[in-house]
Amino acid sequence: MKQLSLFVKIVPFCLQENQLFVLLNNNELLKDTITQQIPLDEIAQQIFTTKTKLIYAHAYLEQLYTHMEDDGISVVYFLLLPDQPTSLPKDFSWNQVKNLSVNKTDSSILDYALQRLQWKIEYTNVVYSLLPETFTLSELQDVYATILGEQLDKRNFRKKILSLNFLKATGKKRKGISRPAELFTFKKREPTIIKVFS
Amino acid sequence: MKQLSLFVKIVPFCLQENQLFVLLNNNELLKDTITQQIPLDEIAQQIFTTKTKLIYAHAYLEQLYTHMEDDGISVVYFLLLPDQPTSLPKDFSWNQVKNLSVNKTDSSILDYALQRLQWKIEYTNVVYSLLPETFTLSELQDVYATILGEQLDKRNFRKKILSLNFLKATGKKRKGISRPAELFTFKKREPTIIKVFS
DNA sequence: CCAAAAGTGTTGGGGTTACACCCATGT
DNA sequence: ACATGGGTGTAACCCCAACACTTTTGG
Repeated sequence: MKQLSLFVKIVPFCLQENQLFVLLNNNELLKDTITQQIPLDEIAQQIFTTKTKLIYAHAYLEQLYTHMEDDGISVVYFLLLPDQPTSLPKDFSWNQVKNLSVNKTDSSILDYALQRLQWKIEYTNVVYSLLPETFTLSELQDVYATILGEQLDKRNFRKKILSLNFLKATGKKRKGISRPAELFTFKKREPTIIKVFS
Repeated sequence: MKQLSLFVKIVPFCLQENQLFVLLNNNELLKDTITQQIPLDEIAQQIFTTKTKLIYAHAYLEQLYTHMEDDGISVVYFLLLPDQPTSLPKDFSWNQVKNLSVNKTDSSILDYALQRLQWKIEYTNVVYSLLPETFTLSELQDVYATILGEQLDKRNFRKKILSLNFLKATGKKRKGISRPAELFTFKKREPTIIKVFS
């Protein structure tokens, strides 16, 4: 029989204006063949960097699952990025996850990736990868609300997040149209298991 | 470069006398190459059945993760079985998970598989795959205690389990050395998400 | 002074934990 | 009658959810 091909497929997520976006290549998930015998995480990072020419310091990469597709086996990863870079190679575009029309395989991968992301932010600190260096508690709350797709109570959110003790107040303020907000950073930008919600 | 090989590796768990066992082949995890273009779950099932000649009605199979090994890429599964069959093909043996000496790769796979199993029984009903058709609540409690590696309070365990409403009393009793115990079955032997422990 | 978003406490209910004795059977 | 494991209830506590007003700034 014909030799099976082996791919890594990547679901790159980011947030912009309280909407979840995914990076697509020609309206499909980013995908490339595996050719080197190095850890799969490294292969996934290489493929992303090579194809998109984008470099991030604190992106979060996680393997989702592996499955048989029409043209071979794909090891699927999702990737969390802190912002939408302005310049992208040809054929790449950020797409709002809601109302997305992609092929059936990629669509079910996206559904699952979103579910895993929802689970993940509820018991780890990996949201750090979706946020800039400093941010306000309201911004952080918006990130959670966007990903979970539900409203969150401001007071309860603050109590919970601060009690988990993985944020650090900077003492600086974000000025805006209204009362300035305290700016926070993450104590550590490394994946840590921490029960965020019940 | 040389074409990478593709494997499925399986971690078959079962319980016997309140101890967790794993099935090994020549002191290594069961492993075989992927040759057909069918869903990976089916490949894993086929490999298990072909190699061990064992057939189960309600085994639970779940993909763990995929990683690069020395001789190629392995897609790793764990499998939950209801008992230790008496006759096994040559070179297969059940080994107690505690105090196991296997190679480093398999050892870390086993650690992770156990952790996933611990998580899994806390929010799903998949323990059904480790139990016979009928069982007492004490037996079920022993299964949880064994996998989680901790004692559980009898009254609280019963309240919790019964409130989840996935068991059905049969009305029959298990006779033994002492007072007969009510026998239960699972309403459904299909994976269902249900928060079992906090 | 008005608009806008930041920031802050309390209370009630639900769920979890801790805990000890009686019951049904076999020997 | 005794040994063995089966079976049962309650009280304290903690955590979570619900909820509204004051504060600080810019315009």
